[in-house]
Amino acid sequence: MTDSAAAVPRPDNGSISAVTPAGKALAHLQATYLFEKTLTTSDANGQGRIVVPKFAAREYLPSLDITNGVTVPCCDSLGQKYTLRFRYWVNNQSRMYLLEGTQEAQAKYKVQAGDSMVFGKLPSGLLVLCGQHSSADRTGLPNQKAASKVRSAPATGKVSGPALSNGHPRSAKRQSTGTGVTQRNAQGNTALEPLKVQDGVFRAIPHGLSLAPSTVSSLSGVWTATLNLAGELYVAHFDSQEAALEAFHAAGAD
DNA sequence: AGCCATGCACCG
DNA sequence: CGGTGCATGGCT
Repeated sequence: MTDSAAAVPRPDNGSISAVTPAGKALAHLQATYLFEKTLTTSDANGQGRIVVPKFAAREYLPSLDITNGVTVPCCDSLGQKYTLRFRYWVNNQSRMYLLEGTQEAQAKYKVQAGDSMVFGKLPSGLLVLCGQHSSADRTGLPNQKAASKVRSAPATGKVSGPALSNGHPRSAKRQSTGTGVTQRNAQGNTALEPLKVQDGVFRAIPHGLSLAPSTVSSLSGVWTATLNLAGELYVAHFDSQEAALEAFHAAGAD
């Protein structure tokens, strides 16, 4: 077993697996796990260009018609916003997808070749990313080949059967073609379609970070109130700051 | 055959 | 000289 295998034919659940730090961070934000890309040397060479595996690109990112690409609003697990650019290159008879403008995030999480970037989707539909430091594999040195040695993350491939339309039943093996992607998806809700979840209902976050403070913040027009009540985390989304604050205070936070 | 990492040419 | 986009080669 090389490793996990995104091809595990066993549908468990469609939600986030909060087994990794990144997973927990995403869970805290009530984000849906999208996919994870293990950074290659090319991805981490400082240019901020990350090659996005075709499957992930077509499945989770906006459809692209023009090579110029589109800008994709994004934030990291700590709330910082980024404006990424999703585009493609014509390659052979196909396309090669890239996500540009990730250098800042890479630097922030201090990820390098061999580490990975986990992508998720907030309830609002906003793309969220989180750096995932690979465990101390490269004892020796982060040489180029370091990345080649690293396998994809053990993100417990839980695939909820139906979502894999375009089917990409390959497991992540080698780094070359196998790519370091791990993908899984909640049943129907694919891509970045703006889900309307600003219902103002506080939901408990099972694996919420205990260190998360009670806050009210906004991301792309969606206001989020996070409550840390005696260690239990609750999150609710609103359309306006007013609504968020009102509920926030009504819930006893300050 | 398809996919992707990366080298590299070209353009600013 | 650095960045962008392309073309090639390695691998599955």
